[in-house]
Amino acid sequence: MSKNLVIVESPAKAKTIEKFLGKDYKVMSSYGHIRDLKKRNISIDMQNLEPEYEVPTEKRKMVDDLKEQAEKAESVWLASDEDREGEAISWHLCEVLGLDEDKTNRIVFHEITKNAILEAIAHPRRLDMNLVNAQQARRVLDRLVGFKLSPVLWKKVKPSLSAGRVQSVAVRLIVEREREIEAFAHERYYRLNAVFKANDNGKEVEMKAELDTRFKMRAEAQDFLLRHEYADHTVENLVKKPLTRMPAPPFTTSTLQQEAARKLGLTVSQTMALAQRLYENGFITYMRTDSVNLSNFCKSACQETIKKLYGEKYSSQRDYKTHSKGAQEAHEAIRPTDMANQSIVATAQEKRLYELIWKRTLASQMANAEVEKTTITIKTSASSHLFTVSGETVTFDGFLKVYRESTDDDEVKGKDKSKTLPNLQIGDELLCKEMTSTERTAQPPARYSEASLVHKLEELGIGRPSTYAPTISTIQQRQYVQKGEKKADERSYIVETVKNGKLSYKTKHELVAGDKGKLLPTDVGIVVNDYLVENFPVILDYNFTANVEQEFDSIASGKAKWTAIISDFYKEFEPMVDAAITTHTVHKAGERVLGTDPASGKPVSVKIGRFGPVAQIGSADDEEKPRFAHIPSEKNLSTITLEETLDLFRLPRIIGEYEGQEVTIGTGRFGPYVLYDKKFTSLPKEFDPLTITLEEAMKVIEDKRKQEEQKHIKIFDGEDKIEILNGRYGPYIVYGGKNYRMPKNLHEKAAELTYEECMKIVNSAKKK
DNA sequence: CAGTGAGCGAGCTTCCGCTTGACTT
Repeated sequence: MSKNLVIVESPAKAKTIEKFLGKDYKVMSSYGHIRDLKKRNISIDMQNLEPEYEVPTEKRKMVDDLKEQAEKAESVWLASDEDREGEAISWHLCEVLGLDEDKTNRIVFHEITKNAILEAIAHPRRLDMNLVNAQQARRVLDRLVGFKLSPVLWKKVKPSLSAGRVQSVAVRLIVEREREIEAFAHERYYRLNAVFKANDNGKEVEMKAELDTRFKMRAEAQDFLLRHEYADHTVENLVKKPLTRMPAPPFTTSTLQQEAARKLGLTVSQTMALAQRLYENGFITYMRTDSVNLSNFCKSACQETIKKLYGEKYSSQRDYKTHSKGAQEAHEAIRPTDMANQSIVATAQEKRLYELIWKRTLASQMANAEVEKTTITIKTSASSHLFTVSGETVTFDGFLKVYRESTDDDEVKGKDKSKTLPNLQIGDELLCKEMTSTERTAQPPARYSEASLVHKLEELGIGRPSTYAPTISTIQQRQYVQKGEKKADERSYIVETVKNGKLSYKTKHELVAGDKGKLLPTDVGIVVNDYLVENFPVILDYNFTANVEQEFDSIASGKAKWTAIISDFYKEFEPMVDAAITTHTVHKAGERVLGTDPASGKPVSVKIGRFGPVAQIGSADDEEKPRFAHIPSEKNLSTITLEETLDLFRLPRIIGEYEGQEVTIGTGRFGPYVLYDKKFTSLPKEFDPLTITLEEAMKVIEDKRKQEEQKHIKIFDGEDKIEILNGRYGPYIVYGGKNYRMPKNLHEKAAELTYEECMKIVNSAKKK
């Protein structure tokens, strides 16, 4: 039996540490928090500010195991992370396992190396109750905000909605960005470029320069072109400036999510799932971290690798400091556990993510890149305007040999960056080959992607590495925001050219503002946000988290009592909730009356209904029931017109008869459908339910019939009925109401399978 | 899984931050 029990948060960490400590130590894991506020109800006694904690059922067995081992051990070492949450985990462990707080050892380390662990064991301390209380304040505040605001939404907007300190601000960012884009003035301007011929060491080369001024009017630009083509153009100035580029710091959770999105096209949660696998297999350090710090062990491994691969002069050991608000730095940065592994044996995606981490880590310890930037200024005899052209040449690549950080608008910028300019002298005469004016439109700010939203939240100090991915999922699950399908608009623009004294123009086309995969607010999201911002401005303030974090800090440093902070907050918060609940507005949040229905003379209105945005003719207190129609997601609750709304009531409609049966067109939960012979078929996107003809509808039905016929490959009827069906992913087996995957190599021969062969597949799947 | 939405009223929903499994055609 082991004399010592060490408890850490993560099982993967426990395994590693046990190796370092030898047989006198048993290392177990708490799997994060072991106790939380009771799931239902607020579970905070507001009189005495007493939280009601419980061990959730799914953790009982694990906690019992811990308790058993703790009772057997001579001493227990609490080694949860060194931050607010970690300290609280240790305290809950004391409480639940019945440990004496004054005698139990609390140890911390920031890197998982033998030295760091032994050092920690040599310097145990006691629990820091101030830090624990700061966590209790955080937990209680979040529960109060979440469990008081959500029910207000159930009443005023729609059941099952949610609000919280983090998610509601995330939604606000997206709603406000969309408004900025709507309100953006797409101002036109004209950009002027000239193509000059120059003599580069006896060779004639061309060089494109841009004018230092942009014109608002096309006529101004035309006038400029005509007056300047034949002017004298001379190199006025030529400046060479050395620039230094520095590598980006090692990955944190947030920067990993952003780079993996830009470079590998992964969603935030895909990145985290892959990183988790890499961590569990021992390839990388912990993936939920806000620290940019690397252990000395890693830094010297980097030096060794860099010297071996690229030579001494590429190496430059450095330390990074975090700039993000509220960082707690309980772990290292995300890095490979062994820099000698340039690549690993794993799935293709895991490999790509690993290599990204390896490169970023290595680059962070490499020399700066040296760049020479040349700017040439060209004057003209026809006016005082100047043309400029600049180019960059890399004189020493340094870390760029390994890694270059990408930016959100990489496709747009960056193509001209590394161009080399001709060798010119001040005073050189240049000949103008042609001059163009290109029509441009000012670009609105970009919509948020998952990753850029994480970046913004981190900047505001809202949310933690462990919650970025879940928060992004929550606001999509609640249908406050949606991944956009806004197609790129095609826009035409004019390029006007003067050549040999003659003006000519071409109309060109480009695709703009294609926002596939970007986050767009839904009607529900907009209504909920506007309601919360109006009624709970304090909570929705972008600085709310930063402000309360300061209070938590004062609790952690012993300068304030957590119960006093929370009761002060509640004194301000409770009246806001009461006011919102008791204000009896006749309308629900976001409701709009659009006008009168000409047919019935009744009012037409739109609102968020129980199942989403809905249009209504008539009111609830009429004798007759009001009529309802679902508003499709392409229409906005805030902008839909009376005419568009009345159109929604033209469904369902009977469009004719086919083989003696009625054909009905309607729209339901899953969009427009055609109903025939008691069967529903979804209408493909190209059809408008209001204009579809009987012939078109019948073709849709016939297509569905054909598909149905192909669906059944084989049926073994009888007591143990087995079906082989054709699905989206190829053939599969249905048996006893369950689906079973068919091995790929059998797909071709699916129709020839025997009953016994099918049972074999079913049984082998069951064993697993 | 598809014509949902009155009113009546019971009973349900919900937060953030720490951790992984158990699920999958």
